[in-house]
Amino acid sequence: MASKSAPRATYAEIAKTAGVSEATVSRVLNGDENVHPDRTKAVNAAVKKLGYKKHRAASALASGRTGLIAVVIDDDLSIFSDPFWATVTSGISRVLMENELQTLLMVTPLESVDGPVAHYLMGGEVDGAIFFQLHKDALIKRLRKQNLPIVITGTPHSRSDFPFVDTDSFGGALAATKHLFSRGCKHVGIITGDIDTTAGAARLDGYSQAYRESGHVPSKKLIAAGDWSMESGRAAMARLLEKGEGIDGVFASNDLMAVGAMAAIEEAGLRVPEDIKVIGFDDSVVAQTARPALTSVRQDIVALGEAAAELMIAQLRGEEVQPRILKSELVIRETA
Amino acid sequence: MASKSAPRATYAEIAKTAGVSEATVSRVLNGDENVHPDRTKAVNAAVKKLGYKKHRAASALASGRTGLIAVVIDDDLSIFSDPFWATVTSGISRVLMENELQTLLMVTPLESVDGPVAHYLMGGEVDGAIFFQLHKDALIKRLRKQNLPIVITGTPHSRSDFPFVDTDSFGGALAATKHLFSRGCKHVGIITGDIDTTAGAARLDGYSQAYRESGHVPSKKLIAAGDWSMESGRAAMARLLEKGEGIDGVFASNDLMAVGAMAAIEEAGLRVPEDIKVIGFDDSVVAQTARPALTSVRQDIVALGEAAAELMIAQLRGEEVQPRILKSELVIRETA
DNA sequence: CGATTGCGCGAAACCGCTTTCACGAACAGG
DNA sequence: CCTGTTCGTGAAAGCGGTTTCGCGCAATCG
Repeated sequence: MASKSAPRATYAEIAKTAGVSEATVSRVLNGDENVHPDRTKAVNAAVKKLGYKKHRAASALASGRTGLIAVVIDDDLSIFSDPFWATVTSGISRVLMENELQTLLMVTPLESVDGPVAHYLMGGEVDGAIFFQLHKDALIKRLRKQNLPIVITGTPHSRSDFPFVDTDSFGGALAATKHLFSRGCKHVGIITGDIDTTAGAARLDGYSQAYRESGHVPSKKLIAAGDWSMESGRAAMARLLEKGEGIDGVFASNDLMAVGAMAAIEEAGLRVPEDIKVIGFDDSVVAQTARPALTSVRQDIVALGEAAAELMIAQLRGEEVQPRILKSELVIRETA
Repeated sequence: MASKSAPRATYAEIAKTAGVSEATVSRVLNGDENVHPDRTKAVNAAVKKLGYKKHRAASALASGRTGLIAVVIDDDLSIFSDPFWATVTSGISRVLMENELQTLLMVTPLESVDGPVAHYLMGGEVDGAIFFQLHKDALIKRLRKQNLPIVITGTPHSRSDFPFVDTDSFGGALAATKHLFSRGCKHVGIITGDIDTTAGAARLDGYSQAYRESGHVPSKKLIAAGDWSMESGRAAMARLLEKGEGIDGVFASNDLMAVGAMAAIEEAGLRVPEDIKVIGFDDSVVAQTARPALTSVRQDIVALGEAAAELMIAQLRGEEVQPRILKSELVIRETA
């Protein structure tokens, strides 16, 4: 129950000291063009003099616009082990703030997204919503039908026309795999992420494409499935080694699995990068702390968040928006 | 400009279908005791039947309570390398949501905290604010003077009476150092974090206390300063080794520096844990991915966030609150 | 048994901003 | 010189809850 000490200024006072009506004050403060310059100046002067700050709730009530953008994040995944979303969110928040919008954080288990969260989002409590991948497309469709501006961070599952932003997983995997070939690897394996996710599939596609473009012959024995976790990377690598295809390079679909793979390689008595070269994806802290330091595909995560926010703002302005795919970049360290 | 399709129910309709006045509807919905059970039932029935959901903006305007809690985070530090705050925030968000409060995320450079952010917070746009350590106490004092409920995550610099939540850095460092002694180490060093931070100082204190409690003799040569970064850990360890005190154990004030220290030890041709045992602090992903896996002091980070939220809620209820220090726990892996 | 107290409830004012509507002035066209 | 527009502006009606105020009635008191 914070009792305000400074009795906040209102339109009434501004109107009086500027010698205009409240309606005009509103027009000036909302950028209406059709106001005489003199009055505009008067209003602005009064605003400054009184240290006026618009009352959000009142504004929201009257206009129906809350100035709030929800960022919806699934809480059982990634969050606790991956700084990824935090970084994206910071990018989002910055851009939104610059545009006078606030970031409303909703960390929620996926199941309840359909319940309370959906209810909340559809209740007009926010002006738009930014989802982190993995959210059910069904809900998102419903929201769009309500005309709620939506942006998806990461590629949506279904090939719908949702506005989304994503890193170029395909291109990153392609570059990583090619790099391994160029370093002299003959038998390059891949440890995939969850293939049901778009990112997992795209990274596998990039790997395959690299094989196609090189003169090398791919073998199904060089493909092992992981689930993004370190442990799954270790297990997948162990399988790859067992198959005895003479593997001498491996692209892991994320850094965690790459680190797992490195552990498996060492356990098998082999050396990285002398015997087997390794490349990860994400360029997370883990890539930097690993020994030897992990070569990895970097995505500009902050930029991803900024792009998401920009797409949202464009929609708020009523513009048509296109999905945005951000370039990724290979960061070469010691493992390849 | 989302045009709502379902023309949201209002008090007017509820009042009509329940056969009471709007005032009574409000009373029921806000938990006023002095309403006849029959009417309460009638109102609740009407609410359910109409699928009513309170309009936040309207409620905020009339009551002065926004239902929004700001989480203020400094953006140049930690965020990009440490999942720590993300995890805390998820804990905060969950608890707040359960209490019908929303999390407003403000990621901002420290300097601008005094400007726009302060302005925003003092403008009554939020019901309370949770800060992540490192924020200037001056601002926070001003906010408290305004009666804005505040919680600090991490220990505040000055010894004021701010409500805060923190992990028991002292106890964790104490336990870690003692553990090293119990493993047979005779000369245990410490790599400190930034000593100007409360956490950095407390961890050093814990280390010193362990020395005092054991029969061992401390030496200033066993203390090396770091700044929380991996590189600083590596450099500090190198210095420690040079001094030739026969160091055989080291407590690093966070995991990143511990990993750096391990690298330095290896570079010196020594082995972990055979020659030198290492313990970190935080139990982050890095501790798990390191090889050998890093023994570390775990803080329950989600719990930290939950505690912060609970402290906030208590204040909102007008209760007096005490700082909360959460126990830490030693997770023993391979390095000690 | 009249006077007092307390409880449950509705009427209505109000929170601060937005937006519609209509009006007067300035201007263009005939 | 008289209509038809256009443009800038103010009055006022909301937006959807919350809260104060006072009324009627039943319980309590002297």
